Amino acid sequence: MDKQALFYKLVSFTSSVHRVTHELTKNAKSDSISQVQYNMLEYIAVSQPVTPSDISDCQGMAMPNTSRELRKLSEKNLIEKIHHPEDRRKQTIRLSKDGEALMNEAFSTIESRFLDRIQHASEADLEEIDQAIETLQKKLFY
Amino acid sequence: MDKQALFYKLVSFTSSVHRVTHELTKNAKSDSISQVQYNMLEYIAVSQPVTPSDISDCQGMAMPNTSRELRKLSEKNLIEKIHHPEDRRKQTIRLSKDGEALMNEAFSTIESRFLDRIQHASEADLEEIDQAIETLQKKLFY
DNA sequence: CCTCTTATTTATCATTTGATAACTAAACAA
DNA sequence: TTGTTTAGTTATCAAATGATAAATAAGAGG
Repeated sequence: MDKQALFYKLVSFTSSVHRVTHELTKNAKSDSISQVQYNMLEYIAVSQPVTPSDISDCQGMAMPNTSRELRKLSEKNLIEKIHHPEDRRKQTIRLSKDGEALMNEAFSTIESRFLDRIQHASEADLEEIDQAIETLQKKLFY
Repeated sequence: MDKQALFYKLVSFTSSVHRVTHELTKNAKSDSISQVQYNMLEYIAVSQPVTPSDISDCQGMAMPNTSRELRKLSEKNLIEKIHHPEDRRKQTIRLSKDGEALMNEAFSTIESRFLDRIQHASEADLEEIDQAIETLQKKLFY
């Protein structure tokens, strides 16, 4: 297998993934939050409970900026900060009811666009897509 | 096939793709250009020749902002603007020599990180990855 | 020619994002 | 106790990004 050819295929593929993700998600998020705030909420939604440090690491943001954006999200009542009982320096971040609602709304918009996109796919196509995702997730995007 | 389950798989998958892409590309770009400028150059590199409108559409930026960033790239001698001979409103954007060099450098950094990532993959794994990319590109991320 | 549309630019502004230094408070270790 | 490390905050600043209005300039269709 020509690894360099595979690399170019990957570049083109990731660019497609980014483009399609953008099409599926554009305007799906509420106007009341910024893109970075949405990314944080998505990460929290999928991985909660998390700490500010987790968010900082995974989203590649500096702690002071993470802290500032968490404060804004908290002021908008989208997340809750809970002090860790054993180590009171640490915090646990969770979506609030409002935060859950906001993310559910966004996800359902994105999901319906996704369903549009695969509406012409046959059952066999869907199986193939499912398998391909599984393979790449395991062997390349781990 | 449960389409909702497939959707959740997709969400998790795209998030992995974004994370890994970020790992592969972080600090690969020259410090002399911004992230948006890098994205534009990458798109130009892969799709050239393109017009400012193409860039605007594909990168989801408003035309005035595209125009501004193209001017900056042009001032840095990374791209060339050529007026279309038939319709002189239109322009053709290409990477300049310097632009090619800058992108080749970035790509080679990214490629070597990619090779690291797949160094333990067997020949069969690579074939599988290749096939999976092909499938998804054709059936989902078109 | 005149009007309309298309492609791009210029100018301006608000907001977001990223970076850094200095700080608080709690745990931890000697 | 004292000094050190860890987790997070506050304040501040510069730069990047995004949005909008208004202009230019060339093609297209009557």
